[in-house]
Amino acid sequence: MNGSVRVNGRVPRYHRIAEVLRERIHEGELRPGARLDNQRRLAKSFGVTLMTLRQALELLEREHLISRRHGLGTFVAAPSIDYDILQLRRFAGDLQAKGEQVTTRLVGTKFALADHRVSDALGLGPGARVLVLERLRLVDGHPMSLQRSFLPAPIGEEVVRADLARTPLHRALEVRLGLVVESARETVSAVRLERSEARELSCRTGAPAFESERVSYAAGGAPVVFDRVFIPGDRFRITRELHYESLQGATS
Amino acid sequence: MNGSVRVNGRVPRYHRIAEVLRERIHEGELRPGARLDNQRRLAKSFGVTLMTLRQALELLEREHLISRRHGLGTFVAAPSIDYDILQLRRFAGDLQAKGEQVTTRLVGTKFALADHRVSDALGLGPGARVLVLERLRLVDGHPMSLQRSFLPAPIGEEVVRADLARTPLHRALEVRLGLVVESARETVSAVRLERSEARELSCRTGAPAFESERVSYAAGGAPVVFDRVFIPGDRFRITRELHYESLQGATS
DNA sequence: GCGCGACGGTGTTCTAGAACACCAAGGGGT
DNA sequence: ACCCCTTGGTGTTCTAGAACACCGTCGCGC
Repeated sequence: MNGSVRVNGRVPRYHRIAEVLRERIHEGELRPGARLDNQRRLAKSFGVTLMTLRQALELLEREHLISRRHGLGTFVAAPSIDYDILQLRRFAGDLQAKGEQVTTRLVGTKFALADHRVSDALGLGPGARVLVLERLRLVDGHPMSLQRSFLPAPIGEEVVRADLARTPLHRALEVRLGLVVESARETVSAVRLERSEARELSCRTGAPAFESERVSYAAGGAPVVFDRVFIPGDRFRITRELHYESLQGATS
Repeated sequence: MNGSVRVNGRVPRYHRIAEVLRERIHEGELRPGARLDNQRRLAKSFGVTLMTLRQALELLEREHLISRRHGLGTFVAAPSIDYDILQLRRFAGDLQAKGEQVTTRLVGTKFALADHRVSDALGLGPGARVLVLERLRLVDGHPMSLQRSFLPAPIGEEVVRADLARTPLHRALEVRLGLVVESARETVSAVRLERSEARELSCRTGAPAFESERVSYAAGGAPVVFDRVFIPGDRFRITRELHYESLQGATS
């Protein structure tokens, strides 16, 4: 979430200020709906100019942590809520461009220790070993999305024997292990690209992007793979073609 | 797209500057990938301070029209490309919250003249009459999305006889006209809320939001309804549950 | 031939202050 | 009772300039 890793170690003042305010909000010192002190006083209390303070607020507003209202004040935003969208399928990572050449490049495969998010999602203990697959989707040779897939080590060891540069992952899972993905859970959010992802996607560090995190489950309900996909927000608009073979509880 | 309608008619300098640059880009005077003049010179040429110019660039960067690179320059971004996402279904407007109460409020129905986008989408002549349905989706009583549906007048006149406050639109279409939506095309983008939408959704004017525009087609391929849905970007994250009854050409 | 450090160009952060725009509420006039 | 308009508080826009950080490249030294 922090986004900008500085090479020089020097963090702009307004980032630090934003960090402090962020903490006050998360710690509950400032409750949702509460009004912050006014900008001039805040600026003075941080020993900084109004303009500088405003840059900090700008950051927080973009993160939807606060909401500024001309003539009224600055307020802590309502907490985030997750909403389900009915009947949505494969959002990211599985893209098809109109008429253009879509290719997948296997950037790398390695075994590593799972971080919290990954091991939670896969139902593994903390620090479990996982196979990490990094793939780049290219459209017309231009990078379009970066997909990192994490598989539990036992599954990974079998899968990695396949020629993953040529074989789609789901195919390798099916052929080698008889695993068919039956359901999945995905979370889509907007993030800023870190240095490493930005480099792969040839974007600026900190560029806005969609991040899709997906856990896929096999028939028995066992988690098979955790995917994290980044799609730079620039130069992309999303259009979709929908076909309703059977439209169930539609509220439209 | 302009976003902020000023009551006072006074438009901030940096908005005007952004507008000028926007035009230069759209007119092709500045081609994608081209480097803009440097900030100091641009500022001078607009007779404005560096800080002010930067605010204009900030706007353009958020619109993904330009890309600033520290130490390198400011560049015109690559043109937007539409990408299809395979197998995606009902994104917006058809939402389901975990455990919370989802209700729909019919805000209003009226006949009006279609704007360009609407008449194009529905394959009508310019300035054709359409029925406009405005509905608000509420979660736990809090507004979550605003949906405006546009139907060609002939269809609208039939549909409007139903008790739309209680009957889902797709139901009215099926019962009264035998129309079943078979396919649709949807475009999702990020926009800033205009005054009217913001008011309905009780957000700030200019707040960031998803905008989903969808054309739905009946079995014969005739366009039936054009939907435009706004979902404020704040306090929402999207999670999805997927079930693959038959997974076809998956590239994963 | 190769590495590395200085340099020029470019974006970024920050100051100190002034003037303006927006909003809610209170006070006065009708 | 009602409406308007003034007033105080708050966010917003803008100035003029200084110092800093990042990037590619060129040239020096090995």
